[in-house]
Amino acid sequence: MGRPLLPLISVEALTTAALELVDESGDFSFPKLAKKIGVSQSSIYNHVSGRDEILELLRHRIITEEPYPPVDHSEWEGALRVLIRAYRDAFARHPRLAPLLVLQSITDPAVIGLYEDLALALESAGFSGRDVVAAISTIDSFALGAALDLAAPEVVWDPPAEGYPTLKRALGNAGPSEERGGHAFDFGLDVVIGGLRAKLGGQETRA
Amino acid sequence: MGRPLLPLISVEALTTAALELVDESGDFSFPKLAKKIGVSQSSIYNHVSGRDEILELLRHRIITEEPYPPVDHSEWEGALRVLIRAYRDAFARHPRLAPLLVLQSITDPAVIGLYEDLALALESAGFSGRDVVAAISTIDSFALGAALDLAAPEVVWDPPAEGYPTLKRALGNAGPSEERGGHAFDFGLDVVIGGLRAKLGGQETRA
DNA sequence: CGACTAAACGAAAGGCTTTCGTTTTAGTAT
DNA sequence: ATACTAAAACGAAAGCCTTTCGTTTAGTCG
Repeated sequence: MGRPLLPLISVEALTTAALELVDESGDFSFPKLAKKIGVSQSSIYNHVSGRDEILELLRHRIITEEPYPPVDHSEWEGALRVLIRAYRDAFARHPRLAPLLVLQSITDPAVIGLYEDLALALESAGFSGRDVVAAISTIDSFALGAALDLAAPEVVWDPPAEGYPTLKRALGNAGPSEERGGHAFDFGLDVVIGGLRAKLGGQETRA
Repeated sequence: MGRPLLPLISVEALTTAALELVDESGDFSFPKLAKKIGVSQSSIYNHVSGRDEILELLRHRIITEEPYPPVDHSEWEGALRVLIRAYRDAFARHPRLAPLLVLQSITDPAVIGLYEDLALALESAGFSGRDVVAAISTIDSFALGAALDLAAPEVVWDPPAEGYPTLKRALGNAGPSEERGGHAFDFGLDVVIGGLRAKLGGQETRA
């Protein structure tokens, strides 16, 4: 075929197609991506370096497709709530993407910017030294876990027929899975914020 | 070759070999598994139903290889600390397994038993109704996130050369990655326990 | 006009999981 | 003992996947 008059592939179109595949099927592959755009697999490598770059493009896309409002750093609790919720909502819109990003280094500037805002909020709250990274890790674990929960199979815990009465009762009280995820996130967000506040209370004047 | 006088494969040996491969390379495959045991790929299917079953066997193995001490349900904070730490330590011994288990339903009775203990501890703390599952989810997110952190690339956040001063300063204070992970887990465990205590309204026993 | 780059293509290498049919052995029932 | 069934090995192959390579054609800059 040779080079076409107008490019058939763009990074934008590639990202859009890959995200649609992930939303539909939980994954994407070069054969399916190529078929969706109407080109051959190998042509894709003229625009991106490989699978990992597409994954990082997807991370950028979901974070930036719905920008979070400017954070007010004079109120650290509110700031943290906005940031954590923005992160979680990005994955809530595309739950099946979360498992694919777990192993990747985060390099996208827009996403790094979100972590910069997190670090600022934590410093303004009063954390310093290595506690800042520890707090970021805690928040990150919680947000990522909540995102993974949205992608998890409908039954995360599948106890055997006999025994485990307390867990089964708790699961019975949980309600439908969508509502369960929402409530669990709100609950967990309160726990994390409250726990951070308690940490500050206990060590107010420490350097 | 036909059926051998003594079986060449056992579920135990399969699990051990798969875990070694995961520890060494971050994944396992049927060809590598077969080569390690000295059999052919297809023979493995005479002992397990497929890849997913092996993953669940691995989950069982790492949780049971170092049993946690009996929990004292009269002290919910201590009980939770023991359980969460047991979960995290299991993955700390095999960090690269965590990403592989993210998508799987949990069916193994020993692991379900750990969640039963979690549910008991939370009820004895005073949680009820759907808050029990919400609290389990929060704890699960945190523990899984901490486990994933151990498997993450040495640089989780890789900011561009320009900008992001607060995040970069925080990362500079974090110290070597192994110590960072340990401190972040201790910090996060305090946050989660403290946040749960705050949710209860502070009417429980004082520390 | 010539050289170089960009962007498409097909083919192929080398991975992976799983299925299928075949062969040999073990256990069991008549 | 003889047959029958189940267990456990094998090789081959189907059907996925990512990535590389060489080839072809179109645009661009001297």
